[in-house]
Amino acid sequence: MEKHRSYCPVNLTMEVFGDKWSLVIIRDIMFEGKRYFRELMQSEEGIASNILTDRLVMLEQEGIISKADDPGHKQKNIYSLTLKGIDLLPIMVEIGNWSLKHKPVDLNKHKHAVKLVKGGMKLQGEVRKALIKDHLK
Amino acid sequence: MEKHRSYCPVNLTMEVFGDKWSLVIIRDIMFEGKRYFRELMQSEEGIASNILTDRLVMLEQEGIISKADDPGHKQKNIYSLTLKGIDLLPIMVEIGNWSLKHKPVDLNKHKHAVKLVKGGMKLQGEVRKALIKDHLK
DNA sequence: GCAACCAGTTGCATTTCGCAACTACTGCAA
DNA sequence: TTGCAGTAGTTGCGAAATGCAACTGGTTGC
Repeated sequence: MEKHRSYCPVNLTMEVFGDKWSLVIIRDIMFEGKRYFRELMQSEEGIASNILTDRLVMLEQEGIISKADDPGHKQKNIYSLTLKGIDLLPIMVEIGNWSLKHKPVDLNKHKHAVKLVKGGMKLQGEVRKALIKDHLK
Repeated sequence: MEKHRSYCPVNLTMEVFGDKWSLVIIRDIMFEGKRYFRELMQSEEGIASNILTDRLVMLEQEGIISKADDPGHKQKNIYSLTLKGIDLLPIMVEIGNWSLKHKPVDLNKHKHAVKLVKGGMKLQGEVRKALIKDHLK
């Protein structure tokens, strides 16, 4: 059996993110600072726990996030972005850009998205640095 | 019933493109110059005709593509990108960028993707101009 | 000890997806 | 005018994904 439908960049990306939840989870880890299962459960959109479990497993297998024990709480897991995950930042920014232009975004609720889109490469670089600091080892 | 799960830019975008095919179809229209149903059927990944129909209807309702009669053939439809669709170009480029770095892209088959990613803003601007010329009105 | 919290798991109904076959119409050539 | 290839889909149905609610087994704090 074949591993991929094709080896086109767009297709390979959609094989990973071609569902309604994966990128929303990445958003919460990347921009909302969420690092625990329970935090991710409280997404604005209301994800179900089994779907969240599935996606976290998939994203970890893809090497986009990593999972570690919380030293202060045996049962808690900390989810972090890998470099591969952090590298999704430019895609997120362009999605924000497109969405702000063409979709009915709630500007009051998502001021940080507006800021990031308007902030240009300089702000994006700063955000990237902060993510590397918080998520990589 | 609510129209959207939330009015976050990422979520609004995933409500449209959160499936395995929509962006692959856009890719074929945008980069492969495909404009007819039959051409789109021959995607490398092998889309089924009913899925293609569904997605084309959805993308048209979303205002991302438009559908027009072929003047030379009563039964043929020409699919074009709208400005909203053309504005997906930066997202495509960033997806290419990420994929080239982190996924097993077939570099020989997708040289034009490499070129577009390496070409920077200048080439992207040229491609955008060409798309506007070919697809709008 | 015990209630609240933690990360899931399970079962089941609903929805979506995907494949193969089929339809209805058009243009072309004999 | 008749057949045939080409056009954009539609239909039926089994498989997979999704969503909801309840449940599990362990941990932490009081």
